[in-house]
Amino acid sequence: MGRQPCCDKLGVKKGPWTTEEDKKLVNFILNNGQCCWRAVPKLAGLLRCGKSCRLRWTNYLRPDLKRGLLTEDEEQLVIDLHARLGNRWSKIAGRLPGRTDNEIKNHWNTHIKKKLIKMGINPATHEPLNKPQVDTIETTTSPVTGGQPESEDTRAETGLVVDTSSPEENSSSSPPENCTSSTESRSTSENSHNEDPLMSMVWNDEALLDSLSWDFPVVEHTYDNAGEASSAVENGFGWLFEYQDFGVEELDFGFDHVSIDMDIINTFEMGG
DNA sequence: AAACAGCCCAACCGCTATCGA
DNA sequence: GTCGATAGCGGTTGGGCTGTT
Repeated sequence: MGRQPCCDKLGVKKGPWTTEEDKKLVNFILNNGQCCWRAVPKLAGLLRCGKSCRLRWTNYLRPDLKRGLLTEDEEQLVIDLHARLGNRWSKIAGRLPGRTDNEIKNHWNTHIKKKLIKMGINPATHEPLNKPQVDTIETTTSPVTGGQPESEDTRAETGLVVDTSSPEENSSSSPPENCTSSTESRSTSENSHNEDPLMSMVWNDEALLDSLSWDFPVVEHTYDNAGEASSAVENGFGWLFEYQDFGVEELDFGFDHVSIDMDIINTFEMGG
């Protein structure tokens, strides 16, 4: 039997989005909020399926998105989180404000994976590539293979050892000081996360800790609604300026309007 | 300058989780 | 408890871009 694909209807457009479509979608969501995605295309006057609209919004049009390459800090954070969470990109993305799961996934597959391989690390297991495969049981339960995330205990047992002193790597990508092995960053993260704002945010994240059932003290988010809002506005203006391509002035929101709509956006971000 | 190869990323596909009737 | 609808997630793909020969 199976469910009907959502995009197989006649007249439903696929492929790259046009600026006109973007404009319609942004307009609609800023004015009406994210309601049921299935209804969005119809209400917004788009010949797209709701799924496509949601993807376009979350991956490209959201005002709080950061654009551009991941910073080295962010990259290191992704590596660290991947070691813990596996290919759960949405969870990882949740720890990097302004980044999408798709973006991180792409970055992982195109940059980080190669980087790790070059460093002699298996990107799937975060273990040295030359390590004999005696731990089959562990690998079969690794996050990458669809199993549960490795527990901290398991991680500690596997004891990742990564040679980051490779001159090749150092010359090619100039890793920052904190670009140490996953093991190192993990083993020291409890001490060092106070220094790294990104790591600090991650380590302080209640949800992450809950999901992993780690035995760490639970601290509240280091960024609150106001932080979110300011970040959204910060990035929001840049984002708005990007819309000059199709004439931001044509949109139904001006900056005054945006200041109101940012509340809506923040509500979205808070899951409202 | 043209051809080719590799890279990058937006978008799609299919599956699972969740929720309500 | 079951079933269908919907949202969300992760894997994959295709086309444009960039670098190399």
